[in-house]
Amino acid sequence: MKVTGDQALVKKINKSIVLHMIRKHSPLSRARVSEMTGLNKATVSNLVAELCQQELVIEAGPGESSGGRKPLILHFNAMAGSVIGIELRVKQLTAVLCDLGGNVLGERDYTLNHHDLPYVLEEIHKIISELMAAAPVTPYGIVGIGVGVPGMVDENGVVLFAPNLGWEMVNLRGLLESSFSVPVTIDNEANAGAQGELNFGAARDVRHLLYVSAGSGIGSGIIIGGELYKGARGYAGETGHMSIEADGKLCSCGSRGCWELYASEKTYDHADIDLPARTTPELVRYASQGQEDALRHFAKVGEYLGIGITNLINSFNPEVIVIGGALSEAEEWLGEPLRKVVAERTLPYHKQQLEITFSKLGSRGTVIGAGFSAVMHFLGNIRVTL
Amino acid sequence: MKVTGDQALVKKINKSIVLHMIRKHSPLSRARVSEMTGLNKATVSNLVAELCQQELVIEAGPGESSGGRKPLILHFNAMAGSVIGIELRVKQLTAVLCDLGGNVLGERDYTLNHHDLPYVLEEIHKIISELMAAAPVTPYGIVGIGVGVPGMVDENGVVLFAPNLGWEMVNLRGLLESSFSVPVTIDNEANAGAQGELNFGAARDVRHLLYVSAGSGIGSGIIIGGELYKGARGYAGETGHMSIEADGKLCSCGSRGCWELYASEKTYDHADIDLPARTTPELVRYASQGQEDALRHFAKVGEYLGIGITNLINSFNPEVIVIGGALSEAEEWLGEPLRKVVAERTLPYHKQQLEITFSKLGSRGTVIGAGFSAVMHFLGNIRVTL
DNA sequence: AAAACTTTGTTTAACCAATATACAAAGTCT
DNA sequence: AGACTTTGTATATTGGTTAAACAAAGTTTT
Repeated sequence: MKVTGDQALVKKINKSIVLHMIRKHSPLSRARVSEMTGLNKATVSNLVAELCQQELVIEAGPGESSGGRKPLILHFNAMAGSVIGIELRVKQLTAVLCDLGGNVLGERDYTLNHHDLPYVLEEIHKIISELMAAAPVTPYGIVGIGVGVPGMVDENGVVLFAPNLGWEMVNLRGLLESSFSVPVTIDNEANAGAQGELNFGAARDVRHLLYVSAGSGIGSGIIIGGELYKGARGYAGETGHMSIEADGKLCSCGSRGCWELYASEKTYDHADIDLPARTTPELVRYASQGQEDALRHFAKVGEYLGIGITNLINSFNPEVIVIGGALSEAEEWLGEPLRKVVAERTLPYHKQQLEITFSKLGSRGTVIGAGFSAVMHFLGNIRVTL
Repeated sequence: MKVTGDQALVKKINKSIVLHMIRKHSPLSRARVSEMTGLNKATVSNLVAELCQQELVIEAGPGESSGGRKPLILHFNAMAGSVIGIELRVKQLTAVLCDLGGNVLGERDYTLNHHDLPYVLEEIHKIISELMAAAPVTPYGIVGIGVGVPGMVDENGVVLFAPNLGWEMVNLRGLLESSFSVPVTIDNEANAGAQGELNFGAARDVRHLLYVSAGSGIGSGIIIGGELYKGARGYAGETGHMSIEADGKLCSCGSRGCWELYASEKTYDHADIDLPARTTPELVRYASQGQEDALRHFAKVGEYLGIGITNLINSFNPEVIVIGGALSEAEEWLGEPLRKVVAERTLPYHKQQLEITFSKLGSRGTVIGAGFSAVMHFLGNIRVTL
């Protein structure tokens, strides 16, 4: 959004800078904040005083002196409020209660039997209510709910299309906000996962991150310059339907040779391949026992993951690639073929500073990331671009 | 870049808002600017006074009254300075002299015999010097030089890799700036083209644009929210090396099945196809005479263009797609197969508001866009994001 | 044609946030 | 004990936006 400038804006900008500096780098003294931000000491003092009054920052007594007066240590008050992060999956509904620092305070897990909107909504209501009841008493209480959804989401929190749920044009944010009277953020599942790994997982403070969520389909979360890149209308990263075989298998989307037909759990559905099981956890068990078919299949999936990832590298050139989603459990067998294909297919230039890792937060990355979206919505984040 | 806020910043922001409002929507009165920006009338008056003194805005006498005092009409002063836009192609060097409004004041065209850096630099020097000599006398003179290059460019104007020129790590900006003592902007050729079409061509003021430049290779310029999306380090859009056939033809980049092997002028290089000629202009001539091989080949290229474009639609979902580059001359024969493939392969959801057109500026889109980059660099464009 | 109303643009005073500077407080080092 | 350092606060200044009043120059109504 484009805004005009006045003094209130200046204050907002600087307060936001100070708050997030403390949030990310605490413990910190006022003097250090002044140095790091470039803001005047007096300005920092004023803003910190306000943040303390708002209970977003707390003073934790004196720290170590380095040859002068002892600094007063400031902390971000992660317990000023809490958020609920939710991940909606095909067969499962997971939710966590987090503080503002992303620390998990409580967790719930439901099984979903089908995807009728009223039923799913009821389950979401239940899981939220339970966690709300379990929330600690804090100055701000529950400050937001963040939901990660397997599908395209627009900037208004409307689920435009979620093929695996059979949803179309569901105003999820509206529905939940009117029920709970709390700000709700809806994110694509891959975007939520990317935020989780960026802030609390395998890719902390990386500037340019590509998070590939491989599960029942494939979606990507793209972080550019430390910020989530949502694209035109909030749904960049629908990479599962990138065609990697122009005349390949027919996909439900109408196209042919879509990436996710070759590199996701969708590969299990073909009747013509030999597999000892048709779910990732089971296949992982077989693979760890050395079962040939499972090993071969994971190797193949790894290669195809590498082909799609190469395409994305050519478009986005990230510093780090994190692979998440259900298939990340098979890291042991996917990793090598994947890296090999990427090494073969990318320009030498790309190889220099490219790290490919698997999710560190595992299945919790998405819920935590979804919750973090709600945290950021509560705290705000205003920036100036030259 | 992240900056802290103070009053100087506020002024910069507001002045930038006022300037670009007048640039885009003149003629305009101070009162209208105040309404449209939300800034106070006094603020607008002050800023306009400064802009007039800087000769970036000129007062053009009274306009029509609508029941009160006549407004004083303001114009953006496109003749406050001029820029040089350059396009570097494999066999050609094109340059234009533009005013700040993108109006072409002069034009030059050189043929390039090879791509040795010293030689090309010398030719660039010559073409710039000629146009500089032809520049009209303006308050600011030549305020910048913008160059469009067929390759990856980083944020410092270094050409990282330009396969068709055989260049690697060429600090083009540094070289030109030290010669001419004028700010130089270096852009990928597709990004320059996208800017040209966005501001002066087929996609004026579109919010989300995908510009596909199909010539000796393929590159894409991506406009998100009205602004060029440069990606992580300035080279998003290297889409020519997106693999659309996992086990397809071997590409010079090391990968297989790269899009540009199937949908650019590179297709002419295969000895095993029957073609009456091996350059686009010649093939266009044959096609217009109904030559079978030429027609068949363009149809095939159109289909493959459609396949890659579908992949990009799935990732970026633009409102408008503009196809530029040398191959856009073959619009007549590419258009139908391309649109057909896209219609078949995209989700129904995408088809609603998607327009596919060919470049309106033709070969001049890129030079004009490159020049426009220099204009924007001169005028500045500061924004606040919430 | 005079009076009333409208619209445009400027002037004035008030406000407010950041800043430089001085200063107070609380430590370390010699 | 005295000199120096570092932290954090108080004070006066600066400079930009703003609301409100005002001046200027129209049109519309009576």
